[in-house]
Formats: sequence, structure tokens, C-alpha cells
Amino acid sequence: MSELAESNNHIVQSLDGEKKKKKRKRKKSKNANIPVVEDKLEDPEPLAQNKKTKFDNVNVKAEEEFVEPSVVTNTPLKEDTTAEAKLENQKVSPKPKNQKRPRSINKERKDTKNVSYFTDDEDEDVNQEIGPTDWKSLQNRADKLLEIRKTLPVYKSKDKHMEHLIKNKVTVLIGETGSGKSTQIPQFLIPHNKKAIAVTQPRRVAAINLATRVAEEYGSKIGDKVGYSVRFDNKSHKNTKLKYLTDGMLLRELMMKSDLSQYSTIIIDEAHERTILTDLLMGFLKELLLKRQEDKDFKIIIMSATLDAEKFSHFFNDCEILYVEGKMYPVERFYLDTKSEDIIDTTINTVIQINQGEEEGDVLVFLAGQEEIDKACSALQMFSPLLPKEAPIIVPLPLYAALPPAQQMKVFQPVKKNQRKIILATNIAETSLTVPGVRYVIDSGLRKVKVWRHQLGLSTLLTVPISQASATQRSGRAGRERNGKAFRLFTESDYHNLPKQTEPEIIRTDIAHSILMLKKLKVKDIVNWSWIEHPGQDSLFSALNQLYSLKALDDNGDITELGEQMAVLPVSPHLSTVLINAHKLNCLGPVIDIIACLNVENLILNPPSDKRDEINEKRRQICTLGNKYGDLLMFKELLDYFIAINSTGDKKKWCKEFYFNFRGFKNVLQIRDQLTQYMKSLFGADIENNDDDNDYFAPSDDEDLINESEMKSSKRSNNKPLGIESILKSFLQGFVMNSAIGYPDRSYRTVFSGQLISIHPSSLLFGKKCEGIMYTEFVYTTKGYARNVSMIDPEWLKEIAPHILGNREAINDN
DNA sequence: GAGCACTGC
Repeated sequence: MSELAESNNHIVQSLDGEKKKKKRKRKKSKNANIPVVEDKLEDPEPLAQNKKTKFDNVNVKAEEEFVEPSVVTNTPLKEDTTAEAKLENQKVSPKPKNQKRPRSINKERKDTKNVSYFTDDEDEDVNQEIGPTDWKSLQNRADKLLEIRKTLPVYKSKDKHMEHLIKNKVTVLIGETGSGKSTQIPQFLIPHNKKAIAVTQPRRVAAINLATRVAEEYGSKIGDKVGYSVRFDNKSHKNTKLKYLTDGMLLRELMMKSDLSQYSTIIIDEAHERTILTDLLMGFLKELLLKRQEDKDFKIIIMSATLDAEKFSHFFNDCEILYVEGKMYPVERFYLDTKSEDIIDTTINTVIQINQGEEEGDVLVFLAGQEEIDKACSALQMFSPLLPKEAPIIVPLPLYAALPPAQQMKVFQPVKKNQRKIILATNIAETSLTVPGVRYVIDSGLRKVKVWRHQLGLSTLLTVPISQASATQRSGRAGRERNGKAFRLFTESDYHNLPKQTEPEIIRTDIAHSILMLKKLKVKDIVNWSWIEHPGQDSLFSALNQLYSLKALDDNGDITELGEQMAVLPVSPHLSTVLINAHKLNCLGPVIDIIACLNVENLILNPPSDKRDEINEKRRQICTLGNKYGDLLMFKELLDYFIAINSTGDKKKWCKEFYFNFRGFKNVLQIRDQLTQYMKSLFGADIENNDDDNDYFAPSDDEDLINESEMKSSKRSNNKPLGIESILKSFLQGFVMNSAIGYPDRSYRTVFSGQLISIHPSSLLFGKKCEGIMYTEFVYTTKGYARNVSMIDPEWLKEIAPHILGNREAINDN
């Protein structure tokens, strides 16, 4: 994301915050809570001070992280190890000896974790359109902005760059953070393009913010000459000259109109992030170059922030590379002299040292996951009152995606003058969110990553070291507003042993969906396609196999009619199989509901530990079907409840009571509508609106699974009973490979590999004995856990999967 | 009797 985009991001966000504040004021601020741990403080036993921080014994090296803005180079950022600096040996005081970390910390963490969920009002759709709308004031505003634009590095080299860009069909443009490349270059290009310009972004917010900013600069109303297009939100029309869109959106346009002839220039921004969709787009663009060879106006620009330019250039037939300098303040880097034994202790010590030894400025800490963040957060809260009075008061703030938006917003709100924000974040703060005011970065050097094991057909969640590029990016977060410092919680030699670049996503994820897209786009030879990064034979064959068993591909590996339909649907191939089968089995309505829920992350939140049993029990009570048939039916029941509640206020209250995510449910409704539309377009007029009285609730032929009282309970919002068996069978069509047979000792073994698995404790079926189960997700952490589990009748497998099920013994075995 | 990083259509 470019500097401007991000600063605009702040503007929008803080405006958003202002609106919220006002709204809250109007409501007489019913929520004056700040999650603090109070009780246990008389007997503090401050932790972390027992161990010496590795910085204590100094010998810490500092280096200049960033090249001076005036230096433009095509070699990797130089590491100037000559500039050695000593980190002042800050004494932490009071410093009791031999004190162990109190055992209560873990408990405390749980208790404070969700304290302020739902306390802030979650606004209804906030209209982000800001500023004037009449032509004259638009123009005035644009004129003012022009003065600022002229100070951007990229503006100064405008003519030189434009000459290259116009002359060449493909250009790789490297721009450091703050160069303004994402906002300026597309604008410069407008007069030189007969048709529209597309600029892709990996993230929705980035696309929206960039478009909003550029529209202002251009003196256009958003959605007119400058617009954007992201899922559920399109502010563009056929005369839009410059369109920012997510890379997923452009791929979708590619699938609908395969030569993208509506655009004369296509810009791929943030290419260095190497998301799976960006990589696919680059592959297609390379093919498009051949297809549109005669089209003199057609141009491609690849924009990237780091210096992996050669790879992109080489991929596009050694095209020219342009460099734009950035606007970045220097950041001093510090390393440990010995490895950290306990990353949380080291983190806390470092925070304290910064707090007592460094000038004002907030601290951003990068940790691997929620667990570490919550631990560190409550530890900091716990002895923050014990710190010397002269030092600023620390305000620890967690930041991760699973946190409700209201709580995430807290990192953007200013604190009092004598306070210092300590933001403890996951990777979300590396690219997705920019926190203003950060001057110090503490980097654990770790991140969590989901890795797909195609040999095993399952994913694992691992904590792994970051790359050098990632470390640079994290450190850079300290130098956005003025000089900063980055404290790396690893040694300098560790740093040099890190991989240079983060592994592209396509290497480590399940690519079945991508392969289906390629097939839909008529790619014959998948193995020799124009991959910028080849995912590897094994991964390809695993994906082809999956698609074959879902009947999306035929014996020749060609896409089937079913496959064509699946490719259009905006869900995984497994789930599109389910959708299409649900249509056949006449239970599409409830299946769409369930799939919409499955596609929203963090719909069901974890209650704090002291309320866990109580909340779980309450949830069980309202999910009678879920209790019996499993988590898929639970989603249907919950959504019915949510819809049936009349007022928004009551919906929110209900969500709060059960620890559900209100915004999540709203998102579910959007996805539900979209899926209904797609199914309508695929299968014609017989698909009715998903909203109310529809026909999908007709019972299937054999409903022996369901007794009368359940029939009654499932009628809640409809006149006809749910076809539970049909629903479950539809899902089984997509997830046959994820089925397991129950054994008398309550263990489960998968039908196809015989592997021992467990039902995740978050499932309603946890601890229950079922003859057979299926699940939509499997993650290996401490052991193999199935999530989103539903019961099945093992007999169904014979009916549904004879083509995969070689022998029946596997089933009859138990 | 556990605990999942981040995106996207």
C-alpha cells in the first residue's frame, strides 16, 4: 500500500472513529470500560525482571536500515554494519531477584481476553463517501492536493518515467514505501490511454482507499472517472477511466471476458506480496501479451516495493525496470547478542527498557499469534503500575484479525500525554493495518503460517521464522513519521540465516481452486503453463486428483460441465460441489445459509474462560438440531435465530449474549444473497429468492433420521421442515474424503486413509459417539483435529462415493 | 477436554 493510501486510510479510519465517538456521546457513553487487571496487584511478583534482558549486557549492534532517500539503487538495501551503537543499559527498577513468573498469568490472560467485545457500538454501514460533491469544490480540493502531490518523489521524475512507460509494453516499477507510485503513476497515465486503466490490489481496503484518494486528487467524484470494484461494493461504471480493484476481482473479470479488452493498461500493484491471486494474474497477463500482440495500446505494469525486480522482469521477457525513490526515515536496528530463551519475557523486558530509556513514541510489537499477544498483554497490564513514576504509563493494546473491529480501533485512538501505546500485533500490522505514531518496533521474528500438506491432504498451522524482507518491512513500520528504532529479538547471525524473501503463497497452499480456474480459462497444459512460480508436480497432481474426484474434470483431465459451473461459484471447489448437489437434492436454501456461515471467519467467538461452560451450555440449548446432527446444522439454526430477531438492537444484544460476531452475521447475509444470485444465473429461473417462503425446505424422500419434534423445531422460520438428510448428503458429496468412522472407544478413523483423528472440542459433537462423521476442515496442531463436524450414516458413503470407494471393507470393518 | 496467521471472489 502506498504511503498516501495509508495516510488516507487513517483519515477514513479516524473519521470513522470520530463518527463513532459522536454516536457514543449521544448514547451517553454506556461503556467506560478499559480492560485492566486490578485485583492481583497488591502481591505483584513482577515477572520478566527476574531474567536479564539480553540487551542488558549490551554489545548490541545498530545499523542504518534504509538507504537514504536520495540514493536510488538496484541492489538490495545495503546493510551498514559499521555504524555500531550501544543501547543504553537501562536499569529496570524495581528489580527484585529470583522472582518467578506468577502462575496466575495464564488465567488472567483468559479473563481479560475478551473483556471489551461488543462494548463499542458497531455502526451500521458507514458511508465512506466524504468531502464535497459539486464540481467546483471538487476542483478546489484537487488544486490544493496538487501542491502536496508535487512534493512526492514520483512526481519529480514524472516525465522521465512516463517516457519509459509509454514506450514499453511491459514495465516493472520498483517503488519504495512512500514514493506515491500507486496513486500518481495511474493518474499520469490517464491521458495516454484510450480505454480504461485497471490497478489491482491484494486487499479490499487498499483498493477502496486508493480510489477514494485518487478521485479527490483528480477532482472526480468517486465512482465517476476514478472508481473501484471489490466484492459487494462496486463504484465504477463503463466510463470509469481509472479503476482500482482487488486482484480476485480482476481474475473474475478475466473469467467472464477473457481478453480484458476493456482495459488498455493493467497495473499489478504490491506484486512482491506474491499472493496466490497476484501470481495467477501475472501468469495470465503473460499469455494475454501474446493474444493482444497487435494491440498497440495494451500495456502491463508490475509494481513492487522490494528489490525482487529481476524475477518479475525475467518473467516478462527481461522487460525494463524503473526505480522510484521512497520517502522513508532511517531506522536503527538492534539485535540480541544471544538467542532469546523466552520470547515473551524478552519482549516485556524490551518494552520496559524502551519505555524508560527512549523518547516519546509508541511501540509496535510483532508476535506470532493470539496466544503470545494475550500473554504479553496481560503481563504488561499487570505490572504497568509498578513502573517508575517518571516513565510514561504503558497502555498495552492487542491487535489481531479475530479481535472485533471496535477493539481494533483502539490502536488508532490517541492516549493521554503521559501514556505510551504498546501495540502487540500479529502480521496484520505488517501490511494490512498501519498504526500511526509508532516509533519503536520490537520484532519477535516469528509468524504463524498455514501449510498445506498435499501428500496427506491436510493443513498444519506452524510458527516459523520470518524472511529478511519481512523483517525489513516490520522495521520500516518505525520510520514512517520520523527516525525510529527497531529491536529485533534474534541475533544478527540469525538474521543473515533467514531466507531472503517470504515463500510465495502458491508454494504452500492447496491450489485446487486455482487449477479449476486455469481449466475454466481453457489452459490445456497445466504443468507447462506460464507459472511465475511453479507449484511443483506433486501439488499439481494432488489438485488435479481432488478436482477429478469432485467430477470437475473427466478422465482426460478436461473440465466437465459440472466443473464449468463450479468454477463460477465464489467458494472452494468442495463447497461448490455441495451447492450444486444441494440444488439437485432440493435443499439449496439451507445449504446456502450454512455455506455463507462457513465463509465468514470468527463468526462464533471464544468466550473468556470463566464464562466458557455457561456460554457453551446456552448455545447447546438453542441448537437442538446442531446438538444432534453437528455443527453444519448449528449454523443453519443460528442464522434462523438471527434473522428472526426483529430489531437491529435486539440482534446485537443476542450476539453479545452468546458471543457471536454481529458484523459476521451481516456478512453472512451478503454472501448468502450473492450465492443465491450465482445459483440463479447458473440454473435459471427455478432458483427462487433465498429470503423467505421458498421451496428448498421440502423434506427429502427418506426422513427417517428426523423425528417429529425436530420437524417442528426446524420449522422456525419456514413453513416446511428442513430436509436434514438431504443437507448432510449434499455436504458429503463435497467432503467424502473428509469422512471418518466411529469406533467403540469413541475414536475416529478416516475412511480413506484410516488415520486416527479427533473431533475438535469446539464442535457440538465433541465427546459424542457417532457411527460416522464428516468435517469441512482438518488442522493438525497438537494432534489431528476435525472442525465443523457433522454426523453421517456410513451407509451413505456406499451410495455417494462408489467411484472413489474401492472396497467396502473400510466401512464394514467396524 | 483445545485454542487459527493473513487475504480474496
